Amino acid sequence: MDAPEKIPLLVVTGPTACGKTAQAVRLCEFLGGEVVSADSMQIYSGMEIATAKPSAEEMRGVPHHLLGVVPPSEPFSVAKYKLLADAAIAGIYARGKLPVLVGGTGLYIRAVTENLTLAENTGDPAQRNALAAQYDTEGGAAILRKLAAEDPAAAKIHPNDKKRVIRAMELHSAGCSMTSQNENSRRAGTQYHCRCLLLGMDDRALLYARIHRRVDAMLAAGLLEEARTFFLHNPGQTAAQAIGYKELAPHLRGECTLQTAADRLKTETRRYAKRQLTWFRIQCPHGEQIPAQADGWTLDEARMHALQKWRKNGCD
RNA sequence: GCCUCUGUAGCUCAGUUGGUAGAGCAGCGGACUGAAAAUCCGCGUGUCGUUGGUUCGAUUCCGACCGGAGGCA
Repeated sequence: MDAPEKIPLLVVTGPTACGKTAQAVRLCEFLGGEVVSADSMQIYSGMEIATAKPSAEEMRGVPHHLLGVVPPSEPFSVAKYKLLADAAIAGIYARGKLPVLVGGTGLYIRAVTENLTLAENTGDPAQRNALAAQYDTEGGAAILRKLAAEDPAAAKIHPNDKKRVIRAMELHSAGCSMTSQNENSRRAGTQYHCRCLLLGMDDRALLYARIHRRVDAMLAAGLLEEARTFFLHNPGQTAAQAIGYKELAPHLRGECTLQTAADRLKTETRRYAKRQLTWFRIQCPHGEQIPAQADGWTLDEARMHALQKWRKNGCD
């Protein structure tokens, strides 16, 4: 009996502004691939400038999946992403193309590469609000103490981490524990044969310089106007968490200068990149780090050909 | 030119009645299983402007000098 065939999956990831898009498009052109976006904000429609969504010109005819497929007004989650990504990857593979997972949202990438099973939805916004109120009155420490005996995974949550405490409460009230959820999610085993490329890991000064340049470019491209329009139509949605909108909001309300807001935006983008670096460094120990060139992270010819060989040999 | 204020962490500033100093922000490190561009945890990184003096000991007191701000001319 042959083992079930594993689907090859090339992953291209790294912190924001490291040049993932350009390298992924090059790879797809060279290897016959299609891009599956792994980005929690590019998944939303609109928001082109703020999320640095690749333009038609940047895509150079390479098909891209999961860009702008959800309206910003709609709640979204890793679980939904995982289903969409699996479907997109399966379709690409069926067409004889190489699926290339590209993006900076570590949790989304993990859900796919580790094939986490996140099946049934538990919890709705109203319930979440009620649990948040309970958190505020009882305090995280007291709540966690009650959960701890039956749920070692929940016991490890920090009491101040409101979001995760609420999530543990949500699971508990659904008759499930965070511990069993974690265990059940891993039972399937991965159906992918992954190879992971990491960009932007080795030169923080260069990364930060690229971030600053990109923020300036976004502002020049009309980010402020995009933010104004966004808030007009999407008050208080998840998508409003996007870096680029929430930092500009104080200026749009007349509370600070554009300069101050722009500096804040650069700072927040740097901090985001730093969190991503921590995640990838710890979570992707087997990733191939692409070394920095003078102006960015470009795959050299030798690596391109090595990847081509890998693809031709059945990705082993 | 004279007078006053001022100089402490990358930035904005506290403080030490003389025993080599601490907040916020930035920065750095970490966590992460259904909001993840989110959420949370940890860590001061310093010639206390320079140089003399007083003192057991000076970032602190005194003088000079240098830099900054204001006032009078």
